[in-house]
Amino acid sequence: MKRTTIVDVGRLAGVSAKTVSRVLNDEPHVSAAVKQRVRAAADALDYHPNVFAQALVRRKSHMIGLVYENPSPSYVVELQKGVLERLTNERYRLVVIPIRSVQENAAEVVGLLRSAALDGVVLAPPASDHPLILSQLKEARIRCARIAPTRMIEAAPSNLVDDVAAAREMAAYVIGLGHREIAIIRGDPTHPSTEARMLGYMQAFHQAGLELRFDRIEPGMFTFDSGLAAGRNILARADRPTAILAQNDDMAVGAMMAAREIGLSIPERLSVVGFDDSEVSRITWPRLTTVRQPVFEMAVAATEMVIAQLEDREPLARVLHSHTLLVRESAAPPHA
Amino acid sequence: MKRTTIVDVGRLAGVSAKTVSRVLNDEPHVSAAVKQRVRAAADALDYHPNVFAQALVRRKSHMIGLVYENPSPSYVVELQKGVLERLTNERYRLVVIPIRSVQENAAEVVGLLRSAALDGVVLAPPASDHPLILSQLKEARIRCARIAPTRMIEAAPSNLVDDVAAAREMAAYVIGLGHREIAIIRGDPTHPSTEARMLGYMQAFHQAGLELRFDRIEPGMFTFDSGLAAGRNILARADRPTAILAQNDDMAVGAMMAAREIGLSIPERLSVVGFDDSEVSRITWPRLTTVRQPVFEMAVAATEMVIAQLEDREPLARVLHSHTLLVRESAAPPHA
DNA sequence: TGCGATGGTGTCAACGTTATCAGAGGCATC
DNA sequence: GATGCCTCTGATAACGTTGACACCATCGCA
Repeated sequence: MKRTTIVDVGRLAGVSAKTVSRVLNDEPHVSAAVKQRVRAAADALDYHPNVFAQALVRRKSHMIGLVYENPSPSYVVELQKGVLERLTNERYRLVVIPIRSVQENAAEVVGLLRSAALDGVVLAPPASDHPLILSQLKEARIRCARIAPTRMIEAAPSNLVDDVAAAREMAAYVIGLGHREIAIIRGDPTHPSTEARMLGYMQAFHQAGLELRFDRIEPGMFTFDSGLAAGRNILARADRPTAILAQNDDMAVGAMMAAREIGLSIPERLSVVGFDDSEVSRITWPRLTTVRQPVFEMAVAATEMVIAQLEDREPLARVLHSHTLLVRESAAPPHA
Repeated sequence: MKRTTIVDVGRLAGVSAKTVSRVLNDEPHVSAAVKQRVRAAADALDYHPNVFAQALVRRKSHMIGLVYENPSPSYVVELQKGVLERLTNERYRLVVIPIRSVQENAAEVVGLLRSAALDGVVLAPPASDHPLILSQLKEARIRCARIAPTRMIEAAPSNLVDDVAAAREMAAYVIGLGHREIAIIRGDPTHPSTEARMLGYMQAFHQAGLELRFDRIEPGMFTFDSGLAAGRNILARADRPTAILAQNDDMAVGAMMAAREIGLSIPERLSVVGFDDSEVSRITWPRLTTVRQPVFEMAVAATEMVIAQLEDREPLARVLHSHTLLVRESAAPPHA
């Protein structure tokens, strides 16, 4: 019933436990003959090191957490894929840490991470922007890297996107198509990019000399359902707009559904555009015009930043990731 | 630089380390006064127990793995949600273990799980059906529960669905609408349900006295892209079918896209149905007629089975989850 | 009054690994 | 041939917690 330990392997190979340890960890100063004997013994006994004992003495768990809230599934999947991509062929493992509401539970988040014994964490919005979480992480000496923060950029390694510019370009594109009556679906108000994207839209409106009507701004939560609800509200009004700017793709797809429900064809009678280039934007019909946010690449880069810190390399302090306007088929000039 | 340990807390509270341990683990036989003193001391020192030391001596890591391949993102998200649902307010944490190809790497999978120091794992298809993985898990004494296995049901706690019946009902429904020219998009051949669903389709064809033409069966991989490609192949043929049975939703949505590309309207000119009731099926237009597989519930139940074993309760040996035919708008009688 | 049961507390060893140090022997250098 | 510096190996002490056990005081009950 006892597990086979490093001592057993040593006994079989006729060497000390420490020597076995050296062989198994590829440390130098072991003769080739001993190396071979030890490996053979380890194989014979089907030995697997006890990671807790290792972690205890090395003070390293080889686990990296991904902290996110619960916005759109497609965003989360993209993040996870990125982290896992960087983690392939590494000893590190991914632990997912979904937080119900960062806003409400900020004080407990780091305690949770601490008790999960993570070496490092990748913080997705809105956790990436929370001062309390950042300071407590530093205090607990948990390494971190941030995705799309908007404030206190210097506080920790950050992967930045220019949300404002991206939103401005998107709005300018829609305005350039000839739309004047434009509605907006906002994202989760606790997420920092919601305001940033809003600002970008406003700048484009301003540059075009257009008025931004506050009664054309609908709240949303970055989810399909919230987009559907917002879309229904927008389209139910007498002065129906000719275009909808949604602050992410899931909500845009929801708005498209709302249009379909009342038989409004897209893009002929209504233009809808999104944000993020998440998977859903490619599988809807018409395919969604959106802004590509390199979420996958940011997750890869953030993971790299965490690993760098864990291996005592200097991580990049910040990386600016560039966005791309992806013109597909969901937006067109307004119907005459 | 030293971490605060349980001994420090004891010193401050004027009790032994063991007593601190007792208080912190809510063990009986501690006086109220001591309890309070210890808690105060722990708070004052901002003490957090070292989970590795705990895991080492208790031989328990409180980590549960979710093993899946890489089929459709929506399926994976649903699984994760289910596991996390059951894990809320538990000490256990979720570690995601994506496997590139279970088929090719089966021999290494358990080694990976073992070195991840998991207490238990939830096995999603196709890992849930792999004899080698099951036997090695047993050998390594890692508890597990299976989702939608098809073979060796007795080998480990299983969450079952009747794939054959579900597929049969779906095909019967489509045939009942009047379709006679029906194409099929198969799933990943290494997944057990692919054959099961195929069998169900065949039974329905047989019962209706219809011939199943092998040249109407296209291979797929459970992904959107494979569905798109299969759809294009199917629709490019001279004797175009009037309906497509896809073995999951992602592929069905891909097939819908293929139809759109050549201006074929759904469901008027082509009926498309899916499988799984994953999120995508609800956000496409028209909404996809599909069979609801209770993936979320199965993940919850499987996680419960794992936890039960870890807490020395007897887990349910198997649970049969029921499917539901969800008639939505993507299928209709064939055009006259 | 005596005796077992129970409550509260402490001591010590164990969990399985690696860090640290010590030491043996070989080899080149002065 | 002494000196120093490598290469290889082993003994021992951590790492921080909990399990097993011992101990004393108190209590209920015959």
